[in-house]
Amino acid sequence: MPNLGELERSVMNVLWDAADPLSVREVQDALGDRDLAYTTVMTVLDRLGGKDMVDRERDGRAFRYVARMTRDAATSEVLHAALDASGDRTSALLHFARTVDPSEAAALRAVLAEIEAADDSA
Amino acid sequence: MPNLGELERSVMNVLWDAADPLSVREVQDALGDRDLAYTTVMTVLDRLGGKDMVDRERDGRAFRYVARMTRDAATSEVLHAALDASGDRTSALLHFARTVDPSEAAALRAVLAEIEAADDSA
DNA sequence: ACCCTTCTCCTACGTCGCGTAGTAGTTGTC
DNA sequence: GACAACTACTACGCGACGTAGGAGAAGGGT
Repeated sequence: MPNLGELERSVMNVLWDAADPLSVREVQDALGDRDLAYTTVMTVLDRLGGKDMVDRERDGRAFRYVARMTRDAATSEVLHAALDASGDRTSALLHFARTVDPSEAAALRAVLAEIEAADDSA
Repeated sequence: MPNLGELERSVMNVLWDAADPLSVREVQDALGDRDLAYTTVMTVLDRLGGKDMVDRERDGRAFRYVARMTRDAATSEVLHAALDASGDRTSALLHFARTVDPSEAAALRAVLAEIEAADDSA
């Protein structure tokens, strides 16, 4: 996932919060506090399409836009990319693990144990 | 940590690989394959200073530059920032955990167990 | 004492990403 | 057929970044 600008990220958040495909107008409305021109929202949606972040499907005269991946998947890609950029994924990851807060560490242990169990049974 | 450009990142990698503070000239030499002007390297080092990525200390007439944090710590900061940007840190983190490869998962389990043990004994 | 080399500081320029939006053209609806 | 909504294309300003030049200070050799 390429890096997103601030508005681009806001738009993605709108799409992620919606689950269903949204029209430009609906995205614009959801961004109500910013009072953006219709075309501004279109441009951003278009650029997000260029970055493969959203798909669009025709709905009568208009298009509806939908996120291509979930919010968590997108974040996960960013994490993987950061690790790759670091040169030594494992080393960076271990440092990171030591800096997560206890509740996050506990959640991580749980999910890692779950994966391990699934692997063993396979 | 602010986002770094490509050259900025290369310079950081040189500093991280060096451990000891380096002069502009030494950084330039380490970037030998790119054949950059001395002042280009200086500018980048200067900008990295503005981003609090490097410190400099005087060494006679010249300055020597050193990374303010380790490579792993810097990567870790990026990971935390990405999680914060995601809105739901834990959810994103759990998704991520399910996508790391088995050897990384094992390493993570080990370090998380270590932390847990340390916490228990405290 | 003077010039050359080496550094630093300041300034600059081109490009690109992104926020922002206008205009023109198309198409469905009444 | 006219109006409203929608899309496509184009554009502009700004800030980040890669890149570098010129001016000025300062040490070293002869």
